[in-house]
Amino acid sequence: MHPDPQSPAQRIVADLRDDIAAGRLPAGAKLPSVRDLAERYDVSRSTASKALILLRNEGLVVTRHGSGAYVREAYPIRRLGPDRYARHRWEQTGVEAFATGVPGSDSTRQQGHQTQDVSLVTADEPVAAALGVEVGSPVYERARVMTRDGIPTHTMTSYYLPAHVEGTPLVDPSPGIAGPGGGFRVLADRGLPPHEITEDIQARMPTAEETLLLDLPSGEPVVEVRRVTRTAGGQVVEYARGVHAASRFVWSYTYAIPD
Amino acid sequence: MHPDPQSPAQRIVADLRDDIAAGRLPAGAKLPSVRDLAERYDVSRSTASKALILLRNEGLVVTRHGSGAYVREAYPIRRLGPDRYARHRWEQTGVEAFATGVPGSDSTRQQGHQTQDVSLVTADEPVAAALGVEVGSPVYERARVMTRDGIPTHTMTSYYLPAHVEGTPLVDPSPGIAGPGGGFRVLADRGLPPHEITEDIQARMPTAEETLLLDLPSGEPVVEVRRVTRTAGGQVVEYARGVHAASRFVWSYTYAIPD
DNA sequence: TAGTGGTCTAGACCACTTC
DNA sequence: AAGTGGTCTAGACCACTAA
Repeated sequence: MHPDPQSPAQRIVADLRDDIAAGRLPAGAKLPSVRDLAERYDVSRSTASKALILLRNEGLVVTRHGSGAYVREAYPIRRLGPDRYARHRWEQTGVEAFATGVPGSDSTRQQGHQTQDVSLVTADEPVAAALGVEVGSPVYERARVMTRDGIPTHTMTSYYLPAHVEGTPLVDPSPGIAGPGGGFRVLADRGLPPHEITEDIQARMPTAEETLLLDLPSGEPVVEVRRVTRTAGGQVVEYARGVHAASRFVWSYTYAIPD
Repeated sequence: MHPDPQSPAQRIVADLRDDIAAGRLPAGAKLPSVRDLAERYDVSRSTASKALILLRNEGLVVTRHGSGAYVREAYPIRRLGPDRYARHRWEQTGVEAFATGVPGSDSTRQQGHQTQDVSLVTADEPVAAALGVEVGSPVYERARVMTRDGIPTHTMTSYYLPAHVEGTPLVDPSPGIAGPGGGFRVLADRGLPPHEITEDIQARMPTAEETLLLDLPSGEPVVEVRRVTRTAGGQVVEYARGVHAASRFVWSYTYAIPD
């Protein structure tokens, strides 16, 4: 595989990796320039540049074109557990329950925000299977991109049966409905209160599209979450797919050991 | 970022990606050689080679040095849910319960296997915090590498308090103890039956070490799982860390929506 | 404007696989 | 021996950033 146990590029990578691990290059610190490295290690600029690419692919370094390469900052990590779906977050009586995240309350806006895009689409295979309809059946798609401090963190796209949401504010996209939990609230109002959730979690590298949409640094994996929401009667009322920038989330589950 | 909306390398990547998505290049199919691509697209070999590297980093392609580049085969994906810890899998009366995975029963050996390495170490910060001891305290470490069909799939390293496992077969490493579930069984025998689990799940790119250990293809992320196991009384009896090749697993959790 | 990372070339050489 | 991917060089040029 390698001409040497330590090829020139690998030597640079190893050295810089050590510097980062030892704290000699703390988070945010600027790395030596490509031309610097090339001279120091007596290699071509291409080789020095490749070393940075390798570090970037490991997620240790981010490069800013025209500016330099920097040790990657650790983002605050959000912990996702069942609590984020808790009933008290969406089961409220007033219409004002939807006011969270609405334009106007600037404090909440700067923290987290989401776009929303509702349309009637035809069900693909996973959606059809989850909602129990034929492939190609019409379903409502509610696509959102969540941002935090102006930076996109994840997408979440929900699918509903038309019979469940037709005529509700969910499919009549007004700005007020965009608040988190709005979906569950609407289903509950329709007599279909969500009761049980199954989440499937899987990590992979992003598609080219996702890299653009989430503005992912090269070498950042994504976590795909697929969620099926059911009523107490076992009726499926929502299927959702989300794609999360991996470095910003940890999922946490607590459960009793089954028999 | 790009000299062109579509740089030469990106054009090759896009074309090959389309061929793969459309099934013109099915899983396992051999891609055109670097020299082929260079000639077809009228680019240098370096550029054609870079295109393959990009596809590899996306996880779409694997390269075999000296042989060629191939569309990556989809591995069978194992679904991990709470059931894998189910009581009936480890709560048995005979000592022969440990026989699973023991040398001799070849059918089970070829499916899945694990190495084991037990030693007394000093607790680092996360281990100490989880087990409720001081950093630097002695704890038993039980490190395993799991393989499937001869290919490593994940590591799992458990930590125990010496008072809980001293004198048990867990820390007297004999071949027979290596069966999965052996740890829970031993704790139960000691009067500390596991009852509740908290799992934290996070994805990231592998370290250089993990890439070697798990024989990861370039561009494959890993999922790190941290597990805390408690008795019905809330006493922590095990802390474990695992690193999984992301493409081989999906985690699945079902739970009632909390209030 | 000077310095930075990113891409590309044309060619050399190496390591590995396959026949 | 022929064909493959992998690495590297020396240099060119481009695009972006910051003073």
